[in-house]
Amino acid sequence: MGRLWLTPREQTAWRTFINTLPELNAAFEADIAPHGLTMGDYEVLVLLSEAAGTRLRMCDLAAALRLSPSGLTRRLDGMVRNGWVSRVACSGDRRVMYAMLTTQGSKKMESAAPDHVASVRRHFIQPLGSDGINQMCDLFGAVKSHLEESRSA
Amino acid sequence: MGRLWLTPREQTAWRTFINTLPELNAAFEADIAPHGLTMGDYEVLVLLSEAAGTRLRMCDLAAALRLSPSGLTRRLDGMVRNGWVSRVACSGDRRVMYAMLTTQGSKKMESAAPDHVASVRRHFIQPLGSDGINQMCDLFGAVKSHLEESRSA
DNA sequence: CAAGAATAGTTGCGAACACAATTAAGATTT
DNA sequence: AAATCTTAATTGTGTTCGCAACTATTCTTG
Repeated sequence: MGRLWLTPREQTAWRTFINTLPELNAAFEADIAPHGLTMGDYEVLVLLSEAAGTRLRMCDLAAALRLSPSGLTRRLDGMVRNGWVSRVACSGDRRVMYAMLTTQGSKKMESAAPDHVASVRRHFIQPLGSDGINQMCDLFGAVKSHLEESRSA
Repeated sequence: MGRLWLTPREQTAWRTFINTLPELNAAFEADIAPHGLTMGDYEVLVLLSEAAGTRLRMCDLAAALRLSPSGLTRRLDGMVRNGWVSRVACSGDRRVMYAMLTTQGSKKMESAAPDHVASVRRHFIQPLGSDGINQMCDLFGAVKSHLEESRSA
């Protein structure tokens, strides 16, 4: 249980996992880059497109992206310059700024999404196979809920 | 096969996976931070400690870390300042600089390693369970070899 | 309702890193 | 052996992002 080192099998699982992640990430970045997007930009577009009124408060968006407030401010700066997002003041609470998807941003998302989905299929879903999909749900579900328990403890 | 969207099951697998990663990463960073290390620093120490003569050529180290040459130069700058690593010229090839673990760096690694292993156990190995370990080997082995095939094609 | 606490967002600053250009040294070709 | 190509590392520059400080608003509490 509380062994000091990992067993060979555990080592393999761990090292395969952490060695694969950066390459997987690079593959997704490379596949979305032809659209002039980073994965970070794309995530913003997805979240806004799914939100009511295609807008989110900065603080909610930052939390969803796990980005610091200042990090989000600057990411949005770029996306506003590109015309994909606009800043909209909130009439009810004047501290709040909404990040809102523009028509251009919406079009950009719709043109990029099929390629991104194909990318996820090709690099992630297909290699797993249908059994692997189910296993992946269970495995990372377990890791995630364990993390959440740790945090609340 | 070449469907446009993901099935609900695939969505769950994918979203659980990408939502868990940043939190898992943050947990490892938080656990190593009390040693005054980032995970990046720790990876350097591990690679050097496993290398023959506790030293590696800059270019080999950069490749192993998937870091650009300049990125490694600057990461080592910090580690040299901290006394964990020293730069050693190579007599056989005077273009080459070795990054070499110092005694201090070796001690730092040995003091941090048990905590890091415990961290990996707690956040990754334990939640998976022993079946999960084997599944993880297979799943990421498949993803990784698929990525390698893509690259060579 | 006035004073302090909490919340939302931006800005200054610094750390980490990638890309391009540069320097230096080996390897190859003729 | 000279010219060229390749490899190794560093430095200049720009981007991205976090932390701390600041401003502006709203909420809370005596």
